Amino acid sequence: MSIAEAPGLRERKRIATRKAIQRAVLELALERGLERVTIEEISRVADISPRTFFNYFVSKEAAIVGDSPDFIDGEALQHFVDGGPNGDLIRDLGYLLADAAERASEDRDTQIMRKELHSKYPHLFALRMAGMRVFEDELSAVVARRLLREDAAYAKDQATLASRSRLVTLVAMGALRHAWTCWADSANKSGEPLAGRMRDTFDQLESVFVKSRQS
Amino acid sequence: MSIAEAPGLRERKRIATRKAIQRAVLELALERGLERVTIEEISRVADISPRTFFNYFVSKEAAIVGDSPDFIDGEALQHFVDGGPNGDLIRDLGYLLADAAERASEDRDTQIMRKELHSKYPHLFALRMAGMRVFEDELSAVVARRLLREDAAYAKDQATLASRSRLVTLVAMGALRHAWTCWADSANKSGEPLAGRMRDTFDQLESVFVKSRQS
DNA sequence: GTGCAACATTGCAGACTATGCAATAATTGA
DNA sequence: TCAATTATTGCATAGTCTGCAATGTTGCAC
Repeated sequence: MSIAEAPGLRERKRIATRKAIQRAVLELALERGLERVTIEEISRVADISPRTFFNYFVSKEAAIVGDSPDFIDGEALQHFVDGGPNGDLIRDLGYLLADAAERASEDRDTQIMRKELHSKYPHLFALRMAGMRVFEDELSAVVARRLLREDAAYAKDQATLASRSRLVTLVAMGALRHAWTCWADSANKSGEPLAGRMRDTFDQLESVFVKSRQS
Repeated sequence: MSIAEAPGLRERKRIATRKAIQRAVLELALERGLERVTIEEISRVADISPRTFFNYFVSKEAAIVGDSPDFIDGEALQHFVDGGPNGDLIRDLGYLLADAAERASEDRDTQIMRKELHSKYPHLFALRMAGMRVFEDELSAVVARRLLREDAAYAKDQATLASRSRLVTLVAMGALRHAWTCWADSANKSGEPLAGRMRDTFDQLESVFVKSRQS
């Protein structure tokens, strides 16, 4: 929306190259194991020079883990800021994330290959989380907007607002990890939707917190 | 306790070398920036051969981020499993972690240098989180023990128990991240204790979850 | 469509990382 | 003291990653 209507040749080529590299590295890594894949091979398969590889990714691993999600916008975001689908902060945040996950679709194959590699090499998974830092910051800002809506008193204390938003965000990221691992561990019936898992996880989250108090 | 009463010369040397390397890399990285430090220099300062460096750490970064915490045991653990200090699952878990943080003391300097580097190079911080995987698994097992105590019905459904434990653990790790960043961002009055921050964070956590429901 | 500015790709050189292997040295325990 | 075990080291080698300068492509104004 906010960006280019017509991407233009240059941009289209760039995206194509990026995808070609990602495909290449995923296929090779699945076929013969991550450590037995070299940049040279990847480049050969993706039909670029080794030097070009590094114009796109800083490492093999970076090419595998995939890009961090785009910034969330649109009406789901506004809905969240205005008091979310359920009126429960964390859960609403989870639903917002699930929503974003549904939207951000890649090739089904790419997604599945990635998933496979993630459960085979857990450190990749960790790397992926590591790469979400900027996304986390964006999310944190969104949470801050909602908190401010819920309680205008936060306006007087920016530090507390920031801290609180970040706490909520990081807890949500923890839940997100849970959803991911559940999804990755689940039998590979191709259909299994990630977004559904996410909603499940965030629903459970509520009961985890409430339960101990009741008993 | 369970391990060696008297470490023996070999073991003591090993630990000394390990610390020497960590000191060396921390000092050098602070002094001239992470990317301008080579293994060769580190080895020179730590007084070992470059080859030996790799017998201790797989990379510069690994030497910087420090070891992941030892397994938690002792009476605090038992107390947690039996219904924890407050009777609130997540909060109790936080207190358990804070407890462990208090115990696991390193040189004050080392700790401060690490902290400095962590805020200077956020990807190191992420790396540290990534290195906590096995610790997370241990923690998850501990949480499972407590859940089973609270509700014996879990015994019938190991899958749910495992999933639930993992969810709680990952959420707690999120909160832990929050505590860490607060601590790292705080002005460097040397005294500021990490454990205190952790307890703060986990106390807030409760209100985050409850608040939205009340309003 | 010509031409120029902006950007992308490539090859090459060079520094650094990382691992296997075999020789050497230190520690352990009997 | 001796043999077993474990640690350190140097060397060789494969691979990663970056800067730079040359060459190719695309975008855009005219």
